[in-house]
Parts: sequence; structure tokens; C-alpha cells
Amino acid sequence: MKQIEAADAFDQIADFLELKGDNPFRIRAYRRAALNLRNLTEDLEGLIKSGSLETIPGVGKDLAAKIQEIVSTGRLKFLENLKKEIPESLSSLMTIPGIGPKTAKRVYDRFKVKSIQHLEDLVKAGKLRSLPGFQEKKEQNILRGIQLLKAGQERMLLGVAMALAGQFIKPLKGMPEVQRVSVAGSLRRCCETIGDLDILVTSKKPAKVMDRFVSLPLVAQVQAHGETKSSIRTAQGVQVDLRVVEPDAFGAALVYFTGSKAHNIRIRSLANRLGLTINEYGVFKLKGGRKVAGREEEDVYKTLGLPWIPPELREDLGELEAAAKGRLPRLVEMKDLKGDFHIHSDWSDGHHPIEDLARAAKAKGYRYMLLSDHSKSLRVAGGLTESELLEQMREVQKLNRRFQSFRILMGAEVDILPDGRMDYSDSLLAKLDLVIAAVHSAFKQPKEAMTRRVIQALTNRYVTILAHPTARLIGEREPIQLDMEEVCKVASRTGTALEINCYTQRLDLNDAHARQAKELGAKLVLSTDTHSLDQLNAIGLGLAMARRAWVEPKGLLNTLGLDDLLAWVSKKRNK
DNA sequence: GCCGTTTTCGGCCCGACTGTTTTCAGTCG
Repeated sequence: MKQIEAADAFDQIADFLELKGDNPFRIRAYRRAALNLRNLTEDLEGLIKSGSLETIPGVGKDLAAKIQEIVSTGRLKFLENLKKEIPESLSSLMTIPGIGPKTAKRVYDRFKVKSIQHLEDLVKAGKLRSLPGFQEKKEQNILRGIQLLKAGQERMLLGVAMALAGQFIKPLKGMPEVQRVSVAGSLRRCCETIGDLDILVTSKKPAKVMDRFVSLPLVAQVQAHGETKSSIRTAQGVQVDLRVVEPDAFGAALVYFTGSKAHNIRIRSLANRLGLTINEYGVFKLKGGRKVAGREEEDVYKTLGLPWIPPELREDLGELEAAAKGRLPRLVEMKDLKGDFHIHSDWSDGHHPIEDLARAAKAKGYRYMLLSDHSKSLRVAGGLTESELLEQMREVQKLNRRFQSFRILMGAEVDILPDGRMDYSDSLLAKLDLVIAAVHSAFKQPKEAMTRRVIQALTNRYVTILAHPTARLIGEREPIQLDMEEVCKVASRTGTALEINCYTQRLDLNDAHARQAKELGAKLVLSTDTHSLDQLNAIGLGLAMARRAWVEPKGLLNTLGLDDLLAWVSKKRNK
């Protein structure tokens, strides 16, 4: 994870330079490089070896040298010098929402603030009043910022954010003054976690919409209440921003409000080169200011000579280059999916009988589902013994006779034991239609052992899918240590699919790993890990990850018809 | 500090809201 170290270093440098009042464009250069390092899917040390660090966007000669220094020595002189120059307590003040470099520096210079607690004491004692321009409101803002920081700005899971957004969108849609409503921001881009919610509406009477918004019952605190933009917090501390524009500006505003920031900066800069300027109201000629687009997103991109870019791709991770060359992926959509692959019944730790699950899956329009109860070692989850599994197999055969144009595939989610062996014998696995392998124990094995363990499973000819490859639970359990590049390569070579587990808290593989897997030629599969009927709907979350990973229909097992799917399985078995 | 259909210098995305201001700086997204 050297690239994360480098990214952290560059972000720290950017913070320090801000405090020093350095050239803002230089600061942005550090931030941009940091962002691209975080999103890097290639191996950083590989790039160094091949001398191609400067292929990373935003990395030029100087930053390439700094990355080299970090990777080879684990340190960065430039950063260490800045640290000597600028006290840690000063830079910590900038972590308070509402306090930027200017305020931090002024307060620090005057009071030699030792810590955030110290600042809080100073504010409460009214000391800041001695600075010009510091009055009651500003004091309250600082105190509120400190409270927010203490509460910890935890990010919401994508699934949770979607549900919350719905509660704001519904009343807004119901207003006669409102025409169009859309979520925007990281929620529209379907990031795996969401910091705050962004909502865009069109209306000719913005003031009315604003008034209604800030008085919704979910609103605990109004942070800003302007004519076209308001910001509130819910009782849980979630910030929700609402922006109102004229119908004529909807497309431009949606592009602006969807972001990402990096994507916006790129397209605006591109616009400049074409003699145009983009803001949230439209695209305008630089000369004369005539408006040339704004109503629809398609129109905005068209003025740049680009096709519409799906929001999930708008991260400045190559989508603009691809769009310019006409090589955007045809992203996978819900209608492409023919089945769900990871479903637990009441035979193990699921809550419903197999037949109910099958009927629900069929009702979603699927042609098949893979039944995959736990294997014998996972006793806490009611893992099936060999004889129970054989009994379940007979039950599934019986059930399948009751379905037309739908098939329950017989499978199991089989533990990969700590030594790499599978929890059922090969002769038993051979009787299953598909086999899912998964790590459910000994999560703390060192990277090398864990990678060996997983690869042993991937090379088993009966293993079709590796479930939740990193085993992480967002905000709860760290991912296991795994050489993902190696895993992807072996998966690709052996013809084993890597799962994008759709369960809200898993999303595993995540977008970056899924893209890496795709680029290394591995097949992916979406599965919900359903334990109760409603969880079948989580497929949308995994689909979002797949789209963020640039996955096309051909990259997913789910898009295969039943015959092609079974042919794919037997290809590995007969290798 | 990066970068190029204005290419080795001179630009670099753009605007809303707040607070304390009388014309704007600071912060945020």
C-alpha cells in the first residue's frame, strides 16, 4: 500500500502549503496527485521499475521523484522539513469543519493554540473576540465544528444513504412548484460510502422550495438557508444539501452537482480550451457569454465533443480520455442479469425455504439462482453435513420439476479451511452444479499464507466462484491480507469468477478491486448473499460497484444464459 | 507543480453562502 503512503504524504504537504499561503495551484497539484494515487489500480512499484510513474495523471518530474523517495526510503525530506516548520497543533485546527487555513493560522498566531480542546476552551472563554472580525456567530460556528469533529463524521453505507435520500426526495417531488428532482453527488456516482446527500431540483419558485426543505420533519439543524442553496443536518448528523435551479439549467447543474470534483475540474478546463466556460447554469461562450447548452446533461457533454458519461465513471479515472476516443464501456445494466448466485435457505442460516426463494428470484425476472448454503465447518451458521447436502440436492431436484423456465442450481458456499483445503471432498463438490469458496475463519493470517490459501482454492477444478474475496465488513472488519493482483491473475488463468458481494456492508470486491480484476482478465459475478427475501434487491448495490469498475455485460457470469453458464463451469472442470 | 489542437511559459473551474463587511474574504463543494 505504498501508494496510500505517498497519497497521505502529498495531502499533508497540501495542508501545510495551504497554511503557508502558498500558490493555490501548486497545492491543487499535490491534491490531484494524491487523489490519483489513492485510485491507482496498477502496482506502484511496477510503475517505478518500468520508469512510468509520470503516466499517473498529475504526476510530473518532481512528484515522481518524491514518490520514488517515499517508496525507497519510507520517508520524504520535503515533508519532514515542512513538519519542522509548522506545528502539528496548527494543522490539526484545519480538521475542524468551517476552519480553513486562514482562520487556523490567525488563531494559532495569536494564542499558540495547543490542541482542539485548547481552542474550545478559548472560544468558550470569549478570548477570540479580541481578534478583529470574530463575533458571536463565528464563535458558535467554531464550537459547532468541534462538536461535529468529536461526533466523528462517519460515512453512511450506500444502501443506507439511498434509503435516506428517498425520504427527502418524496416530499420535494410532491410540491407543485417542483418539476424535476434528482440525487447528485457521491450518491449518484454510487460510491460505496456516502458523506453527505446532495439533491437537485428545478423550480421557478426556489424560495418556496427552500422554505419547505429546511422545515421538513427530518431536519434537526439548518446550516445554510439561501435563495437557491440550503444545507441541513438530520438528527443523526447527516448533512443534506439542496440546490434549486431553473429547468433550463438542470443538465448543467446536475453535472456540476454530481461531480466528482476532479471530473468537474477536467471538463471545465477542457471547456476553456474550446473557448467555452461551464458553470452550474450552463455552457457559455467565453466571448460574448452566449449560452450554448444547459437543459440536459447530454447537451453539456456534447458541447465538449463528448458522449454522455455515466455518473459511476465520473472520477477522472480515464473516463474523459475514453469518451474522447469513443471507447466508453457499455456498462452492465439490471436488464442484462439472468440470475443471482449466492443464496442461503433455512437449511443453514437463511430465513426462508428454498421454494420461496426460488419464486422470489423468478419474480425478479431471473432464469436461475444458485442455492448456496454453508458447509459443515461453519457450525454457527448451521453448515450442512455431507448427508444433509445430499438430501438437499434431492429436494432441489424435486423442486425444479415444479418450475418452468427457471432453474435452481445446486451449490454450496464451502469454507476454505485455514490450510487451504476445501470443507467438502472433491467427490462431493463434483456433484454440485457450481461451488462457491469462501474464507470464514482465521481472518488474521499473514498476507503470504492467506494468498496461498485462497489460491489453493482457486486452483481446485470444482471451485467456480470466490465469494467476498477480502471478507471485509465496511466500518466493522478490516479486509483480510491478500495479494489481490496475484489472486486476480490466478482467477483469470483458472477460469474462476470473483464475486462482487452485494450485501450492503460487504460490497466485496469493491469498485477498485473489481476494476483491477477486470483488467487482469478475471470474470466477475454479482451475488446478493441473500439470507432473507428482501435482500434479493441488494443486487443494485453490487451492480453499482460493477458499473464503477467499468464492467460490461460480457464481464459478468450473471449475463450468461443457463446453458452457457453450465458450459463455462465444465470448461474449468475438464481443464 | 502540472501541462500543451494557445506546447517549454503562463495559465490553471466556478459559484453560493456566511459573517461582518460598505465591497469582500473565507470556506465549502
